[in-house]
Amino acid sequence: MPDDFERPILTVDLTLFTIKDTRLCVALQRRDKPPFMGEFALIGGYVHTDEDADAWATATRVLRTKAGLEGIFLEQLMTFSGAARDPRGWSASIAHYALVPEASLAPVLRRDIALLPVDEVGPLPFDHNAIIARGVQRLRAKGAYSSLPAFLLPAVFTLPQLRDVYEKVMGAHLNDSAFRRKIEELQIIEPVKGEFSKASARPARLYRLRKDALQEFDRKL
Amino acid sequence: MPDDFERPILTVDLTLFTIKDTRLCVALQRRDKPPFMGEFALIGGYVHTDEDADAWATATRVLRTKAGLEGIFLEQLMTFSGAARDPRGWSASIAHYALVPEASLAPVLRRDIALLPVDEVGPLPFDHNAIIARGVQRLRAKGAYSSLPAFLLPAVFTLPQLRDVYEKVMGAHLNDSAFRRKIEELQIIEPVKGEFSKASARPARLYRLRKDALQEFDRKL
DNA sequence: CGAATAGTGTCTGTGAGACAGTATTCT
DNA sequence: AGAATACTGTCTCACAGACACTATTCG
Repeated sequence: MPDDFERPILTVDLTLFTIKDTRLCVALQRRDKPPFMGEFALIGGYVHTDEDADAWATATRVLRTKAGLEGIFLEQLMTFSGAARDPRGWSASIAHYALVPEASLAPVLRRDIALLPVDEVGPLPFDHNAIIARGVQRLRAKGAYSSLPAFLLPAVFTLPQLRDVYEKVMGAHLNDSAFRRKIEELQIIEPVKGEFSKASARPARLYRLRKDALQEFDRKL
Repeated sequence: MPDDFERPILTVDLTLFTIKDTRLCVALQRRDKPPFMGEFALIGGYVHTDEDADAWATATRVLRTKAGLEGIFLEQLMTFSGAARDPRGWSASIAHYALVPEASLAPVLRRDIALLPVDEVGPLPFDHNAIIARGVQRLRAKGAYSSLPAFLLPAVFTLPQLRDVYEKVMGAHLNDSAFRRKIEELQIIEPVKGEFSKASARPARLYRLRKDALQEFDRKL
């Protein structure tokens, strides 16, 4: 199809969330190419039409090659587009968000990646501040009625840890006994043999998610 | 930036919903260009990088020029992409969904547009069936905790009409008195002077939305 | 033993479903 | 008057928050 207008640039940007020092953080990477070379921005890259089957493939490839991460939670957020958002011309960025436990991130933190609390991110290139804001909004909203926040924890965790991460994500205090009741009824998690002695006065039972995939609930937590 | 791969095709596709004969329907338009010329598909078009400020501008332009509609509810759904979804090559479609009252649609139904109940849509070109499925899913989910379904009604409507449209969208029966209580408490609507005699045994009060924009609630309806 | 954190039991208020009952119009 | 639809009032049950209480470990 010969078009009478130039085809746009198509990229994928990733909002990679983790909990660090009890705060919700986003990963930023120093850009190694113009424009904005050397500045911190979201991890992202071009869609390679010759090798990526679709935008999901682009996202996982970028996550693997630029952050050394694989098999973590990843979902499409929304697409940011326009003539003005990128000095190279009309562009669209299919933004995704990813969740990773801090422990999985430690080994790859050499690659010019910094973790910043989401409420302390300064001005970024492109419309990356808007993308992060949307990512946080989605995370908060979806966290209230799904197992989303659990993907910020390691595979095995305690109930207090799970409650903590829900509180971090939702930015609200959760009633302890009510939280336990609901988690119990919703059958999101199952116990693991063994106890958890370190890190608290009384050892806590260990659990894991019953399903690998995201689960959504009817009611709110 | 000279890339070593071809830039993708970028389009916008619209899932235009309305209620017709008490059923949730989607608008399909006969394609006037290849590929799939002459077949019914979602209303859509290329992003014109020389005239559209962003994808939202593309969506409103397509809605105006191909369906003759302006000022109706429109929101981005998600982006469908890949090498295989379009015979012209690697493409991305920024899918949107729009809601329109049937009355507003009547004058523009000459333009090769058909309305099909969402559960009776046959196989469509590209991945348009998947796009519609996603649109319906979003509409149902968001309808449960927002004023979304009201955008399928004319500006002035009765409470029974509002309840009906919520039931259509959510595909579930709603308790009448509970619905009225919640709508009342949420202050979504305000009464309009005048009565509604036609169309029911006892005239019903008329209401309009208190805000033009979409409102989200904490609880479900 | 006391501090600290994990986990349980119980009371109470609120909101939603069910449904009966009242109001208004038409034939 | 009776049918049909709009609207209102009330009962009850379930669930979420509050909070007191018990349990287990450590120093």
